[in-house]
Amino acid sequence: MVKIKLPDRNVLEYSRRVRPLDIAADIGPRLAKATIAAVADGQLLGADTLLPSEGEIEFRLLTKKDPEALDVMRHSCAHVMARAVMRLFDGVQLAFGPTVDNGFYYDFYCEHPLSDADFPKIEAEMARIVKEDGPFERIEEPREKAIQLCTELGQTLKVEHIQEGLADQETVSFYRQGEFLDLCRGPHVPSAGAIGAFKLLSVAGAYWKGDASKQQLQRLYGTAWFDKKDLEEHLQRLEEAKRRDHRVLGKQLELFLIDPEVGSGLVLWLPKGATIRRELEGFIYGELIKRGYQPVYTPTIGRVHLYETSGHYPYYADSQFPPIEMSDGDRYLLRPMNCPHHIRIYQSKPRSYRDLPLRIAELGLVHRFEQSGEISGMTRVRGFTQDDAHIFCTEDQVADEFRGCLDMTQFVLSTLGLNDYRVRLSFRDPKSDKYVGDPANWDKAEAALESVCRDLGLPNLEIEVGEAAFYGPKADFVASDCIGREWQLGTVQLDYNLPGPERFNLEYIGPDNQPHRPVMIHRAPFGSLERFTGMLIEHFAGAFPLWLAPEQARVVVVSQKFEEYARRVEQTLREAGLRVSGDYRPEKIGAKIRDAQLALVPYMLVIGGREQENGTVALRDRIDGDLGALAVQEVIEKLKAEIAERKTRQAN
RNA sequence: GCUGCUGUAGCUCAGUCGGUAGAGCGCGUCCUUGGUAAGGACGAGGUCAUGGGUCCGAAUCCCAUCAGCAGCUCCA
Repeated sequence: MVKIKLPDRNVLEYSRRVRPLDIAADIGPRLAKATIAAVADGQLLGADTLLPSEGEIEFRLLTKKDPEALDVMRHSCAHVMARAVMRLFDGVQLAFGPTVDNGFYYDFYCEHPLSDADFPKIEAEMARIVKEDGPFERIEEPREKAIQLCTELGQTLKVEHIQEGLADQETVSFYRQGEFLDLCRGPHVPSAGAIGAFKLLSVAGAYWKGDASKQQLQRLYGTAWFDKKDLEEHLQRLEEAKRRDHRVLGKQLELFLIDPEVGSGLVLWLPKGATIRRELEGFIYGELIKRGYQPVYTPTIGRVHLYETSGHYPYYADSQFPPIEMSDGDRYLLRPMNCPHHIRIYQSKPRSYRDLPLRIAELGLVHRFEQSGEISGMTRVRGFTQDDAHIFCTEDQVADEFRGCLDMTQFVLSTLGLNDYRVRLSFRDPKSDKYVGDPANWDKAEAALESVCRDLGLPNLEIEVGEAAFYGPKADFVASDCIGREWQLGTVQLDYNLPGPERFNLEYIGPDNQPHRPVMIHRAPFGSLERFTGMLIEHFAGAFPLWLAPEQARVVVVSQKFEEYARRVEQTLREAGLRVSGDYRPEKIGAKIRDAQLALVPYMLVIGGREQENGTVALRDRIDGDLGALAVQEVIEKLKAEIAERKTRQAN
């Protein structure tokens, strides 16, 4: 006798082994038809999986309305896609076909190089399979039989996987759908007809089991939804992301440039982008100073010996620009990080516990030779400016310093309208021996970091054991932009390595008049100005809030007759510290407004006969439109107030 | 770095079977002087990414290099 406990607290009892589908049918025929899969004691099952005949089971049926069902359906859709590809092309070797956020992919080897030109054909074949509505049948086989089966099917990757990846399994499961048989854990939808609207999105390379030394495969990405409407909304979201792409907007709005003649992954900030950056820098420095950081400036190169001491050279030799060899044999490295320079500042004189915490900050330009395939726009580059600072403090000060870093990050992100972010705490794996420093210090530090995060009531706090750097625990900031995409921004890292005797051997004199070792905190809460600006471009879709806008206001004249007065107005605003330009072309007013609108200028100052006569301007808001006539001084005050407040209005 | 795709005017892109280069926007000049998202006319702009090759002839076909895009792998 098995007791099936349903979510509505009803309990069904069976004396035989039943399938979720049988249970659904006992509840009602409509439910049976709608059932996609089930969850039994937290485990996702196919609708035709036999349940045990004994015990109690917390049981839940999944229909289209349940998010887990969508995942099951996408997995089935991946199978249908693979089946379609096998029907269309010869010699297909199946690898893996899992689901991912919003979709799925399938990796396979196929001699025919797939391109998006093949998509309509594959989609048509998939549609045919869905229409045929063939059932997904689960088959369990002992390992030996399964290996034989896959060998017969010529699926050598699957054979390898059973032999290596599934070596500990007694039996393995297959799913059959017509002529298509695939090694798969499942579950799947009952039949292909349950698959809703789908679309293939892209094709890319992938390696067998993610290992670059192994076989290169082709990966087909697709998305699937129960409703056509959901699919369309998803495709629209992808379009929206494309429209906001900082690489496109950066070119369109003349914010930055990447020139092959200068080098791949090296950003040239154009005047408008540089203006945004200067505002951000001013804002960040202002906060740092308020919070007791001291600015320093240090060079972008240093002697290789310095990086040998830090241990980063030659460990990261592959991802650094090679050293510069001098005629006297000295060698210099383009710095890949700022910490060694800051450490030398710490070491420039004896330090007392009274000096701690010492916080030194620099927007430090560093260079790393990222792999060519890794480079993208402003977000993955070879030269970037970290909003870096190093805090040298005592063990006891770690928690407060960490709290300060979180607090500053929170403040700056919220100023930019990024209120949705999470912190990922990475701790060591106590079983591993790859970590440096005293385990007792680690325990203390990890507990301190966690309690700070709990105190601050951070939502979505995650703790990842085994993800810490070898030299200390760290916290990473992941912010969501206004369309819900996540950006890994910066990091706060405790460091027991660089201050240690093997490295720089840092000291301070304690109250006991004895030398002690400080703890070092590396923190770059926004990562880099390049990456952060790239993210902001996408977050605001190029329409920056007034305080950041490269062009804050544009004077537009109704006719050239009013140019003289308008130029005086423009100059008055400029002298008041506003970034203003004037459009005096012999164009119609509608055209000038349209151009300013498309250039995402926050305010337009429309000037015609009436304004000239009254000494006013007609203010036009990019978002709200015509605000009517105002005295020039009123406009200046209004804009300056909005700037001082660092107000963010609707992102787009 | 690997796999696939792409590279044509400042920008977005078209260019058939290999026969010697096109559009829209932008830009310039002139006309128009206007009231809140496109006034009109004319004009200038290209070593078809770079370097080789095949061919009577290459933007077009082949190879290499560089760069970009989608992924994969890596990331102090």
